[in-house]
This record gives sequence, C-alpha cells and structure tokens, in this order.
Amino acid sequence: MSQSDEVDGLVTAWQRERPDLDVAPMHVLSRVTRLARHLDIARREAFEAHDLESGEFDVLAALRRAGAPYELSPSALLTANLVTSGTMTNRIDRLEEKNLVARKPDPSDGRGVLVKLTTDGRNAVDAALTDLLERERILLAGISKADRTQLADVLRKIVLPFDQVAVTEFNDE
Amino acid sequence: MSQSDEVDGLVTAWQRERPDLDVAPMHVLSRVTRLARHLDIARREAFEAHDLESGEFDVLAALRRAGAPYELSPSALLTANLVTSGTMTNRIDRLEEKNLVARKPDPSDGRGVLVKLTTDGRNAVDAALTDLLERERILLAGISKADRTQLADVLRKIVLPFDQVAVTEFNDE
DNA sequence: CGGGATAACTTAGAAGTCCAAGTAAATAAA
DNA sequence: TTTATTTACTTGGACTTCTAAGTTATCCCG
Repeated sequence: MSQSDEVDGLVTAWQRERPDLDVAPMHVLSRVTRLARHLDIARREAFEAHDLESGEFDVLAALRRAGAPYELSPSALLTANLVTSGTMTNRIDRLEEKNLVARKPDPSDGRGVLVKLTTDGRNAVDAALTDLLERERILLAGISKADRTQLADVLRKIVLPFDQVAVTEFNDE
Repeated sequence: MSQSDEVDGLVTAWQRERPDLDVAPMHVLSRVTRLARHLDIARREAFEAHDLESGEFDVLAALRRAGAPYELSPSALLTANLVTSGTMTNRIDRLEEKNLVARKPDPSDGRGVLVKLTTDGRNAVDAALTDLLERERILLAGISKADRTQLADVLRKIVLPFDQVAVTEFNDE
C-alpha cells in the first residue's frame, strides 16, 4: 500500500465537511498545484546561483531556443511567456541592466524593437538550464520510465485544449 | 497517434539547440507548470464571481475544512497555505474588511489570535468551492477514470518526499 | 522569580506583476 | 494625401507578496 500525502488528508477533510460534493478532481489538480509550487521553488534555487529571476530566465530561454542570432521582438517574447506587455518591458529592462540582452531597433519596423541575447546572456542561460535540469532529474528520480511517459501523455491530453485555443486565436488574427 | 502540444515543440527546440543535454524531464515538469498556470486562471475566474482572490479563498477553505467552530490561528493558516506571516496578516485584514472572518484573542495565549469564519464567510467559501469543482471537472472531462487514478498515484509519488520533509521539520520543532 | 530566549503576530519597505493609459510608427481608407 | 485605425512598445498607479525588523506575551532555566 502506498503512503498518503497531504492532498489525501485535504480530500478526506473536504469529504467530511462537504459530503454533498464530489471532490475527486482534487486528487489530480491539487497535486498539480502543489507540485508546481515545489517546482517553482526548485527553479528559483537553481537560478539564484546565476543571479537570475524565474521570469528573467524564461525570457533568456525563449531567445536561446529561437536559435542564432538569438533575436526576438518583445511581442514574440510576451506571447511565449504568457505575460503582459508591461511586464515584458520591465523584464527586458532588468536583463539589459545586467548586460544579458541588448535592445536594438527593428530595421524592418520603426515601431519595433529586437531583443538579442548577449554572450553573457547566452552563457548565463546555458548554465542555468543545466542546473535546472539537474534539479528536475532529482525530482523525478523515484519515478520509472514507464510512469514518466504515462504521466506526460495524460498531462498532454489535459493541456492540449488550451494550446489549441491559443493557436486558433493566433490564426484568426 | 496523439497530437503534439506546445511542450513537444519546446522540447524539440531545446534538443536542437542543446543536443548535449537530456531535456526529457521537461516532458513531465513543463507540462505540470503549464497546467498549473491554466488551473490558476480557472481558479481566479471561479472566485471572481464571489469577489474573492485566490489567496483569500485558500484561507477561507482552510477554516472551512477545519470544521466547526471554524477557528484557526494565523500560524496554523500560514503553514496550511505555505505563505509568510506578513502575507497572512494582510489576507486576514482583507477578509475581515469584507466581514468574511473575524479576529478574536486566543483565550489560552495572550500573544495569539483566533481567526473565525463568519456566516458570510462560510457561505462564500461553500459557493466558491462548488464553482471551482465544476471548472475542475471540465478540465478533466476528457480523461478516463483509470488515467486519473494513475495520474494521481504518480503525482503522489513525486510530491510525497516534500510532504515528508515538512512533517519531519514540524515534528522537530 | 527574574531575565534571556522563543513564539505569535504586525508593520514597513522593496520587488514583480497587472491593468490601463500614453507615445510613436505603420497601415488602411477616403 | 490626409485622417482614422491598428500595432508595438513604454509608462504610471494599484496590488500582492516577500524579507526583515518591531512589539507583546510566554516559556525556560538558573
């Protein structure tokens, strides 16, 4: 028999207090929320050594993933990161302050800006990602390959509708 | 063959840019983070109708789960909610302002305070929970019973070490 | 039974995010 | 061509959280 966690206790308490409700979804979704919180802490810890905030890493990572020449517009960055434009301006400001990215005018659009990873920025994001993956590996250490695959597959099924909404909206624009 | 989601694209991009790294953990953990974000939005939407912030709901929910007489100390609330003491003071202030909870001195400890759910508070949290569960049910609608159980079981395995650390620390105090 | 360590909050200040409004450039329409 | 609309980003103000320090009250030990 497997051990019970805090969510089991939570569900039990709700069942006692609200026997009229079906609280079964909590077994999945409360655990997702809790795991996400722990993961968030692990991310912060991994990035701290590189003097990066979580949000700053996300920006650098999007640029790094884009491949050479590591340039994206603020608009592209904010849709990739699911934050507002004001937030993205602030993040780029901070990263520019640290010399991890540089702004330059978009040659093809006078309103636009291109954000480019500096050499320092690329080194920082590469090092931070290595650390992050190391911690993520530890988090999943006790889980079998089969379980991981199954987990990823079911999570994909749950998340897919959201991604498709996003794509649809994008195509409609 | 199942459709691919945004995380599949993310992993592919990383593999192309960093072929030296094993980015497999992302298949699980990036999806957890993304699902948690969508879930967070669903929570906000569900609570909006009841004029509650997410954090405020969490406080009311902890009191409600505790059962009659729906009283807990701020300390108990902050460990249940994983927030700092300053944050809890603010949340209780706001909830008191809305007449959803009331502070009273702890008769058994002159330093302490007890936070008690008012009738309004109990009604609010009960209604908000009903709405939240409805939305959570929709999120999981496409997932079979077997998959949900499997998902909950694997997530429990991942989260359990964290809970046990917490319990251990608690017992050591 | 004092006095130092602890514990339970509260307060103050800094940081990050969001929403909404503002500026500037490009596009479309008349 | 000139005026209106849309797009791209920045700015300003409100809000929530956290960290750190402050205030009482309790506990523990000599």
